[in-house]
Amino acid sequence: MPKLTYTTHLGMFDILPDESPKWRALENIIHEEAAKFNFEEIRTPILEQTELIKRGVGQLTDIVAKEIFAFTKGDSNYVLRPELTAPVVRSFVEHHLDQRGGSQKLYYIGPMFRAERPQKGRQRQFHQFGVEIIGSDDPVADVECIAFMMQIYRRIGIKNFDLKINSVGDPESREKYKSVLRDYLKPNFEELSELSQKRFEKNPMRILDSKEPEDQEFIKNAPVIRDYLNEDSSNHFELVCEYLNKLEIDFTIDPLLVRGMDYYTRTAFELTSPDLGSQDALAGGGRYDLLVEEIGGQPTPAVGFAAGMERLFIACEELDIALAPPKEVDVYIVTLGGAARTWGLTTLPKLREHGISATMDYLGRSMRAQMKDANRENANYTLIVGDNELEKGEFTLRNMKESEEDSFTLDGIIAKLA
RNA sequence: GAGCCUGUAGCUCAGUCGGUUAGAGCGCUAGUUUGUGGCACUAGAGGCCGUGGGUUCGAUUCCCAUCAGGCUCCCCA
Repeated sequence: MPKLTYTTHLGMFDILPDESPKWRALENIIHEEAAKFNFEEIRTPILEQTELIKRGVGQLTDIVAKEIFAFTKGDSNYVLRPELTAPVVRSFVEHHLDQRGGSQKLYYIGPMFRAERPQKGRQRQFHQFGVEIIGSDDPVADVECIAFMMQIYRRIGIKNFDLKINSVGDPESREKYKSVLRDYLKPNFEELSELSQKRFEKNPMRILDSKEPEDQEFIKNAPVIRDYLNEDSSNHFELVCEYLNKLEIDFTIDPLLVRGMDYYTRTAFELTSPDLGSQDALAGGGRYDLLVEEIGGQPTPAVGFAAGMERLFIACEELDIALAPPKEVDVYIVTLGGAARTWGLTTLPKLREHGISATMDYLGRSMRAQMKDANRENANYTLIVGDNELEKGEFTLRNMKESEEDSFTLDGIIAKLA
């Protein structure tokens, strides 16, 4: 390969013209479905204060410990956002969105950045869409959030997935459970994996998430958090499950589901797909009732999820789902000679004015080459203009799909195609 | 941070058991039709065979290093 001087950074990708239609198609679906759910879009800066992410996501998480892109400029510490829950909550607090009344039903689409080793389904710049419902502790909010997530995949036609849910409890339940879990693991502490040993004190629940073979035996028989939930959290979880059943959303309760961010409380859920390979999470989320206060707002319950767009595309490819139709243009004006070329250039806006997409050759090519180009551009019609047509005021309109052509005045063509 | 794998035309890949001008398919340009696309045929453009060093009379081919990329672990979307 001839050496390129400038390339994208590792794990970062251009979305090229052949790819961009499917991105737009997905974005359109998200916007449309969000509108049906009455979610409102929020857009926040790519850069946030480093401290926000550290506080919001958690100092001990892998994301903060080793995956953030951060730099200092002047007196400010900047970080490329690794996720959007903390920034959205920051915005909610900063702009007093609670004053709009009710609960805020927000959604977002955009790029995130994590400094990980890239692999299939994992890039350094990647894209998520997601929802944050801030201001409600009702299980209805949890379930609407999940329902929205599922609706996106249902509409696209991805059906082959597994929705897992769990409750990670409220602080009171969790402290109780953590000590039970430590007591359970303690006799075998030395046999746990190195990583699990590190997590034992500060975050023993993450041990449940371990994939280390030596941990599995202990995880299998570990006490289950559901048995230690207090009444409120237990009722909350029961209701979430009940509502999901009522909505006929299939799920499995996974007592080992523990999510990576520190801010989760009560409901946690994850959508995985067997079509993705190693990085199999399509989307994940949960409730974070303490985060708003942590970031400096009034105590405010909230729930949300984030979904990976690249991973959704991988699943689409595996399932042969085309999100966007092939490109096409209504009219390609083929010109012969200088007068015709000028006519073509001035006719383009007249067609476009009537909502007809139109283009022509920019390279002064032969008619044959223009026809080939029209074919490549997937033109529905070619409008062929030479001296004959200019004289008569009637132009040849060729239907490229049917391979038939006829003569029309320009008004006739516009009437036919508009 | 660790493991495995790969670097030959725009893309996907052959190939040289080390030896004069490095190949295919697709794509691109043009022609066969100086007013007509998709099919076909013909021609053309496009590669210091990732980079540096070593072995050798000779390296794209062997060895070492380096850079880049991919997959996997970890973790997450």
